[in-house]
Amino acid sequence: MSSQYTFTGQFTFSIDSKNRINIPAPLRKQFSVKDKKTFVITRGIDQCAWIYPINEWEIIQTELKQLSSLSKTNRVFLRNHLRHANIIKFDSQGRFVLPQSLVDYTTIKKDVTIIGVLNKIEIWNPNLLRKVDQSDEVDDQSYEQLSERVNI
Amino acid sequence: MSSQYTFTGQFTFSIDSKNRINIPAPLRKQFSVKDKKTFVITRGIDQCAWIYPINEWEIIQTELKQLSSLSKTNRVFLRNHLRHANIIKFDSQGRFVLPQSLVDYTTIKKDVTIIGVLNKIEIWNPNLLRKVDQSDEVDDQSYEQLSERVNI
DNA sequence: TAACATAAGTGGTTAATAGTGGGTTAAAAT
DNA sequence: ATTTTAACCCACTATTAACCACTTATGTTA
Repeated sequence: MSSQYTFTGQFTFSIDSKNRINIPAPLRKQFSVKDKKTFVITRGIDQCAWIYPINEWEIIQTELKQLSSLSKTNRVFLRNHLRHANIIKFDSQGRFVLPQSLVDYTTIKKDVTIIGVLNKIEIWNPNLLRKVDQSDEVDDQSYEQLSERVNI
Repeated sequence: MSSQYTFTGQFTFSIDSKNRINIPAPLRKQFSVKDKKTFVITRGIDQCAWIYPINEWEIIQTELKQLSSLSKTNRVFLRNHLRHANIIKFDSQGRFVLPQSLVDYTTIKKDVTIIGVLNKIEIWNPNLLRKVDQSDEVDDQSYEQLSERVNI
């Protein structure tokens, strides 16, 4: 079964003196009643933070369990993906506290860019994202290959 | 299954001080009852905006969900496609608000050209479209290639 | 074809929501 | 016991969305 979440869009918000970040209303509205206010935040593979609604996270965990720890890649990935996973709630204003370890990892200072990517939400330092945009130009060949699989 | 939408025609409308654009009645009438008033607007490949009825977008989304974020190409592709996608409703007058990021991207000032292209609607700055019309003359060879796939 | 009726396009005002900032109290950690 | 952290509450401002109103175009009927 595929995800019930379809986060999209980009937003520029700010982090306050208490490390609180607001979740953009269009994204917040998608949190189901059951998962209300609860989600998991962890390190992204890129230098950003990933937010999953709690029941999405449970699906991810099921998939992660399939990975054998005999592979070094798997071990490293699992370790880094799980050790920084925090269960978080947002307050009555729709904000959450970004854990210090993720403030450091993402190098977020004042401004925050928030991007909806289907079943997860990415939290970026805007300056860093700009750099990534420039350097991560995916070569045409990769896109050509993708185009054979995705028809948009 | 092919699309239920067959948007056609060109219209010249205007954007108002609140960045509202009217959807031409002939196009608006095609929005089904279920999708009433809801659609997705995003960056086109050219310097225009693309509008998809929400259920057209869901077809695209289903394909995007197949892509694993463990692949870097996929991550960049997903992020860059989804970050500019806005879920939008039009008001009781049949207008919608063009997000600021797309106002910038399309360089739309006052006049707006709206074109129906089968399953999507394109939103252009008329001046820009004129330039593209002149420079984008498709060479004969490309048409030859197309002819192998499309029978018109 | 003239008059009327209806729909379409445009403009503005008001009410509701969203984003941000800060303070107070309760819980937790040192 | 003291300091730090986290939850909760209140408040202000800016933005957005809902509502109302007017003008122009289109179409219909006498």
